[in-house]
Parts: sequence; C-alpha cells; structure tokens
Amino acid sequence: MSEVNIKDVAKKAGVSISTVSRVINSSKNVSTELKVRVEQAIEDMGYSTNTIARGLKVSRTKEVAVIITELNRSFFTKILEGINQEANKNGYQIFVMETHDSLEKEMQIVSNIAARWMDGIIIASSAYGHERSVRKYIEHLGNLQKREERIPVVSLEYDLEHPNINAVVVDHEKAAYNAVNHLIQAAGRKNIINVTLPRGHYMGEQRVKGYKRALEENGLEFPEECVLEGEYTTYSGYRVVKERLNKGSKFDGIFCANDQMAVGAIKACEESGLRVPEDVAVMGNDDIFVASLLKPSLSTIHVPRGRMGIHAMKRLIELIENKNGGNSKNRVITLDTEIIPRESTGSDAYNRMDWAELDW
Amino acid sequence: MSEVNIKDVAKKAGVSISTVSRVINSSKNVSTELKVRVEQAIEDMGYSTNTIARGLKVSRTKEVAVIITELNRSFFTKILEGINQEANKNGYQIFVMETHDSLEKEMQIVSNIAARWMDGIIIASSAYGHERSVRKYIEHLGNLQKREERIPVVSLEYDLEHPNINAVVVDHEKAAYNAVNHLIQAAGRKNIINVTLPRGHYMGEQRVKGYKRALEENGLEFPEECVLEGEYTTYSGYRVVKERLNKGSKFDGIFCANDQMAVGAIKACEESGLRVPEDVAVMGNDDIFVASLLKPSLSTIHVPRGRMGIHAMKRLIELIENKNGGNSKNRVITLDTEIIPRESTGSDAYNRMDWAELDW
DNA sequence: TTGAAAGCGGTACCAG
DNA sequence: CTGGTACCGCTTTCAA
Repeated sequence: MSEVNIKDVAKKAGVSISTVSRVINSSKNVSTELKVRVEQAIEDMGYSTNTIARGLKVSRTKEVAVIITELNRSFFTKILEGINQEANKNGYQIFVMETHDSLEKEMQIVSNIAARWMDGIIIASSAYGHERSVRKYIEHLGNLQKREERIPVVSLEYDLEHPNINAVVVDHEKAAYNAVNHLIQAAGRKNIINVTLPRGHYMGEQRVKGYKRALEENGLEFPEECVLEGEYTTYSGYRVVKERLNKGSKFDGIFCANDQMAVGAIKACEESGLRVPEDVAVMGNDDIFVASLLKPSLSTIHVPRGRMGIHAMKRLIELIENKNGGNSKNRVITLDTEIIPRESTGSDAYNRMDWAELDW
Repeated sequence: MSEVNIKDVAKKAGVSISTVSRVINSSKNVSTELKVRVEQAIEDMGYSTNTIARGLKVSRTKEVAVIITELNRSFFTKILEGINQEANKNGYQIFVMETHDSLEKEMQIVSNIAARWMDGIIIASSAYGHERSVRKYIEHLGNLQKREERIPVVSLEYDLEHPNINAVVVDHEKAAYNAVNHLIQAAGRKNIINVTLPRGHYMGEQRVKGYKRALEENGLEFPEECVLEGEYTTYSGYRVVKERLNKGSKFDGIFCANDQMAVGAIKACEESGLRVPEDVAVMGNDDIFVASLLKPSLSTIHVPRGRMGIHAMKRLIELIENKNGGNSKNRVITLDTEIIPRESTGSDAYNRMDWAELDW
C-alpha cells in the first residue's frame, strides 16, 4: 500500500486536481455534488495532504521552532508549557530543539529551521557579547528569509539587541540585587559569596553585577575571589563551594545563580558541618518547583516562566500574522520577578507555592 | 533581501543548475574550475539549500519525531538526552512534541509527522487496550507511508504489539513486584498500599499486577481499596494518601507508581505525624534524580532511561537505513531495572547515584 | 463552476 | 564533464 496523493483522489472521484484542492481548502466554488464525491474519495482512500509539497507552494507551515539550551534543565519546562498552551490555542505545532549551550550547534539548527521555512522561532540563545562573529550571527538571525518574508524571532530571557528580534525578559541584574539585598537586610549576612554561571553567559554576568551593586550599596567589601564559576548543575554548585570551604574560607551567605547550584551549595555546607540557614544563608534563583520541597526549603527569586512562554508565543504569532507588523516600540517585554523567602534564609514559610498546580 | 535559490547561484556562477546541484551534493563529476566558481557563488550569495524542496524530491529528511506525553515530566528528560545524543552522532535532527496524555492529540501529531515525511518516529504512546478504535489507530501507526516506504516507529516503555512497531521496554510488572517485595522482606512491612497511575494507563496496570503478586506470594491480604489512583503529580500522591489517612486507615508501607507521587505521599504522612521510614516505608518508581536529594532520600526502582533513549534511536536508525530490515525476531528490546534502597525504606545509603553526572 | 497548466526549489536521468 | 528536462505533490491563476 503506497501513499495516496491528490492525483489518485482526483482520478477516483472523476474530477480534476484543481477541484480536489478546492474541496480540501474549502474554497466555496464547488458544486455540492462534486464536493460530496471528492470527500467520499478522500475518506475511502485515507488521503491526507502532504505538508511538504504544500509548504513548498504556500510557505506557511503553521510550525514554530522552539530552541532551548538543555531539555533537562527544569527551568525550561514551565516555559515550554506556556508556549505550547498558546500555540495549541492558535493551531500551531511546536518543535523543540536543544543546543547544549553550543553556539555552533545553535547556528546549525537555525539554518535548518530557515531552510525548512518554519513560520517562526522562539529561542533561548547562547549568543552574547560583541565579538564580530556573534554580532554577525545575530544579524543573520534577525534576517532569516523565506520567500519574500522575514521569519520572525522572539528571544527568551534576554534582549539580543537587534531591531528585528523581539524579546521576553526579566531584569536579571535587579533580581540578583534584590536577592543579595535580602541576604543582607532580612537575613543579616555580611560575608556573601556568589556562585555564578559560566563566564560569557549573559544571565551570569548580569547577576554578578546585581550582586556587586547590592554589596556596594550596603557598604560591604567585594573581594574579587568571591565569585565562583559554576555551570548550572547541582554538582557544580557543590563542587565550587566545597573547594572554597576546604581552603578555609569563611562566609555566612551564598547567592547562587540558579536553584540547582544552590542545592549543591547547601549539600557542601552541610557536609562541612555548617547549618543552613543558621551558619550560612542560601538564596537560589529561578524558583524551580522542587526547590520548595527540599529541607531546608530554598529561598529564591521567582521567575514567571509560564507567563514568559505565553508572552513569547503570543508575540510570535502577532509577528507571523502581521498583526503587529514592524511595531518596534514595544520590542521587548519585561516581566517582574519576586523574592520568595523560605527556610534557607531563615524564613519559616513552609511553602509559598500553590503546589497543586506544579510539578516536575 | 529575498531568499536566494539554486537558480540564482547557477546564474551567478555561469553554470547550469545541474552543476550546482552536483557541487552541493558532492558528486565528483565536476571540474575543479567550475567547482570553485560555484562554491564562490554560494558563499557570496549566502545560499543554503531548501530542505522542503529537497524533501519533496528525495523523501529523506534526516528528521525524526519524538512524541512524548509531557515535556515537564522529569522521567523523559534523560530519555531525550539519550535519543538526542545518538541522533546527533548520526546526523539526525530530532523534533520533540507532547501529547498531554491525549490520544486524540497524539493521532493528530502522528498525522502531521506522516504528512511531513519525517524519517521516523519514537513515541511514548497513550494507546492502550483492546478497543476497536485503539487497535485501529495502532494499525495505522504501524503502516504510515511516505512514497513507497513505510515510516518506522519505535515505542518507548511498552510494546504496542504490532509486527511493524519496535519497542524498548522494561518489565513493569516485575519491577513493581520487586519493589513491593523489598518493602515486605527488607523493610518488614505487612500493610502496604499502592498509589498508582490513572486507570487505563498501561504502566499503572502492570504495576498494580506486580503489587498484587508480591502480596499474594508473601501470603498477605489484598483488599481492593488498597489501590489509590494518582495522576503522576506530586500533589496527586499527597492528596490520595492524605484522604486515606483522614479516613483513619492504617498502613505501614506505600508503593508509588512514580517518584513524584512518592514525594507527595511522604509529605502527607509527615503532616499526619507519621515518620518515614519508621512508621511508614515508601518506595517510588523511576529513580528521578531529585528523589535522591530529598530527606528522607527516596527508595525507588531504577529505570535505565538514558540507555532506553539510546537503544530506541539506534534501532530507529537501523530501521530507517534498512540495516535491520524486517527482522522481527528481536522487535522488542527489554532492559533491566534495579532496586535502589535509600532512607525512605530504612536503608542508610546516603546516595547511591553518581550525581556528578546527573541533573534536573 | 470546472479544468489545464504553470510553477514552488530541488534532484536525477539522459543525451551529448 | 556538462546542460536540458521531467518530475516530486500541491496551489493558483487563467480560460472555458
């Protein structure tokens, strides 16, 4: 049994290909009689129209690519949920792909998408910095073409600073500032270290800035070696804090650039006999659901990931369907973050989440 | 700036389209001179070949669809990692889609994939049971066509029992049996309840069977009301156990069909003043990474998810590239599970995982 | 209302 | 080694 195509249907129904096409795309210029015959034939033969061929002709696929760095980074799941929800509502199918933080891989995927004429892209990019090659890539990304149109792109988490690329972001610097401020003011800490993301990752840099500003404004010292470079994972948080403890460093507070590393940091402290939060207070960042289940539960910065996804997809659809054309005034949507105090900074809030709605 | 196509390149290089095509597909029948000219033109114009058009012609897309139920079910992330790793190694691009446990949505996605002539499908299906419509769908799934070929399908987690559909599975019944046996023999429990998956989900049914068999073989009672229906989430585990406790039920062991529900179950017990594992021992299932971080750490059944993904993709590629044609003898690959005793069943194993390699 | 025919952007066969 | 051409499956004028 080979695949049936529109020609087969036309033959079976005894009409022209054009007519079949009309029936399928519900153009009204078909007599009821032919319409019935064609529908019958389609039913009988189990025909369904070939998206590839159609795509080649009409260049609208109703497909959207979502490019993220790591599928198994809890951070993204909520975002994907938001994106997907909004996509389904509007008849779009999303395809999720991951780059593993490799810009090279990202470029490759983007080419692939463009060559496939997908309708739009939502991307958590690894492109950051002012190197020539990076700027060139962003320029490329902002000008992907299919036929005569441009393929719209929405960036997640931070602004790629290209007039054609929209973005849904939070203010990472401010969030970090608030987190560290909380450690100082609410938890009364004075010697705070910072476990950050790999060098050259935008979010990491911003959070370090916020961290520094908070120290400065509170008149605290900021020795350069207080910034430890992690790499997103629980283990990396554990490792860098452990090393520091083994060297005999003293501190009474840690701000981690994500929740996973914070959990690792807590483990390291506990292994060295330090109590959290009594001896060391710990703040995470992102508010991953699981963070609220641990003991001690983790204080963190809530990032509205679900809304982030929804906004991104909404905007992308506007762009695709040209409802919001070149309106570059509100190119960037900024969402608010919120401090969530839990046990790891001495708050006794058992769980500030409506966990009936969340999962991992 | 409109998109450039092969015609433009040919014109610019002053050669025929055929020649350009030859250069691109690295057929060797091109003189060095023309080759250089063409490559130059491609470079200058930033040309890249249109996958849609090529797909239409050659019906090989190097694309594979991965259909899972829920992107934010930790269970899948490791599997996806395995799949992706193997896919990249072989030059395939994976597209991940989710069905939200809806068979209808699943069907829709499958149609979409078929219409796109993707090269293959890996699916965690929601199709289960012997209803006519379900069997009909599976029949359909096993006979997806593109041009003259069949689109290969590999099922995850359980066998769809169709001669054309391969599968990578674990023995869920046996795993559950082992888990409950552990609760009885190692932890010495006698009144064990079972929090299971929604009715009609294959894995849930199998695990209930294993649960019953373990009770029987140990000469223990099995009152029907000992099976509580959860729905994958932490909260559902919490809810059903809480309800049971409020009714005054007594039990000293719980087997949960996944780790998330087990965590919820533990919360419920603790809220009622029961200590885990002293008063109630709890076993999960799946061995999600986070389960090992909690306090008490969760005893569970390890499912080799990474290997599952790798095997699935390997098999799919064999099928696509026809290296293993219709070899239906080893249609189903069965992997082993393993009991991981941790604190929630009274073992003092701090953490039986190499967490340097894992994350969430 | 209907059908014929011209592409969409490639690939591959055939002749030279 | 090179160019011409038919065709992949579908949509969309353009005439009839």
